[in-house]
Amino acid sequence: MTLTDATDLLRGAGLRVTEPRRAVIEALGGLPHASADAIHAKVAQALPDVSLQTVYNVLRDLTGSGLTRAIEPGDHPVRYELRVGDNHHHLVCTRCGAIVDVDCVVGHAPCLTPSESHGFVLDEAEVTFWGLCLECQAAVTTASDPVPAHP
Amino acid sequence: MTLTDATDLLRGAGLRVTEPRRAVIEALGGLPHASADAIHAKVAQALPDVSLQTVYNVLRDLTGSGLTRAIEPGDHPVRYELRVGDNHHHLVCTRCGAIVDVDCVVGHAPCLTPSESHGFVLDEAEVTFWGLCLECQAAVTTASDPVPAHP
DNA sequence: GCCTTTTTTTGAATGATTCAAATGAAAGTC
DNA sequence: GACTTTCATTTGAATCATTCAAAAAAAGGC
Repeated sequence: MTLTDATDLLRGAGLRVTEPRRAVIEALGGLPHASADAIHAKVAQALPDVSLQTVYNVLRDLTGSGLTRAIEPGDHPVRYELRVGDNHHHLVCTRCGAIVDVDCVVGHAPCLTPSESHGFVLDEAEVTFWGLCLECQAAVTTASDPVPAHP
Repeated sequence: MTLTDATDLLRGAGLRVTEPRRAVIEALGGLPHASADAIHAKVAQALPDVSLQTVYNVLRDLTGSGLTRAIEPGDHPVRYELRVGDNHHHLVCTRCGAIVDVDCVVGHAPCLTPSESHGFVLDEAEVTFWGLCLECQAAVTTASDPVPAHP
């Protein structure tokens, strides 16, 4: 994810090109499935004055334009990912909130359609596999361990 | 959902039988996909002294025992449903949070398995169809309407 | 009925996310 | 390149679903 890529993405979406926005996009390039807080920390390495509020604003705008996608891992903070060539799903750890991509089971979009739409106008089918990641499996068998941070 | 049913469910799960717990189960019988707040309101009709905190406690216990299931409709409050014969999915309105059941696309559990588990021990595959319900379609076309309450 | 364990209550705290007003920067125009 | 308008960012505070904690009350086994 180079500077030019981020700029082009923003231009293509009709969004103004600003340093914080480019920085957030670049951060997501290196941190797939990052929370607003994690993105803020990453962005702060290059731009220490960018506020967490700005990161929230940027993520709202990027998501509204379809450049990023929000993932809600249960009761953990929302995670964001660059919406690259779609059609993948997520493995989510119910304990620590870690997220891993998995290829689409079917292989083409839309990979699923409901048997009845009940009048809904649908725009996405989301498949989430809930489970326990390797780290948390180990932690659960051991006596009560703290929940690990997820990178 | 009769009193006896609720009692049996609790006994079967090894949970103590209390008025608030029976009331929550009965409320869920009449209100599928209800939020803690909505359940509290329903329960209060019969038992006005049951606190919202108690409803949260009960829902935590019921969900922990597998009697109910939590659904997280994006940025809306968590909804709960009685876990009846499984294998159905959800249509969720991104605007108002309304939830409708849809039959499983595949028809038998587990209806999906990921192509790779990445070491995760999985316990559930969740399929969510995101869209706009009938009411919200109408509201969006009309000039900015308030978000409707969902029953 | 008594005793222990589990629930409920009450009241306050938490924390991710959002709102609002004021300042600052981007992009189009002359 | 400066001007103007529009949009983004900052700062600080507010929201609200959900959880924590301590004390009082009820459930179930003996």
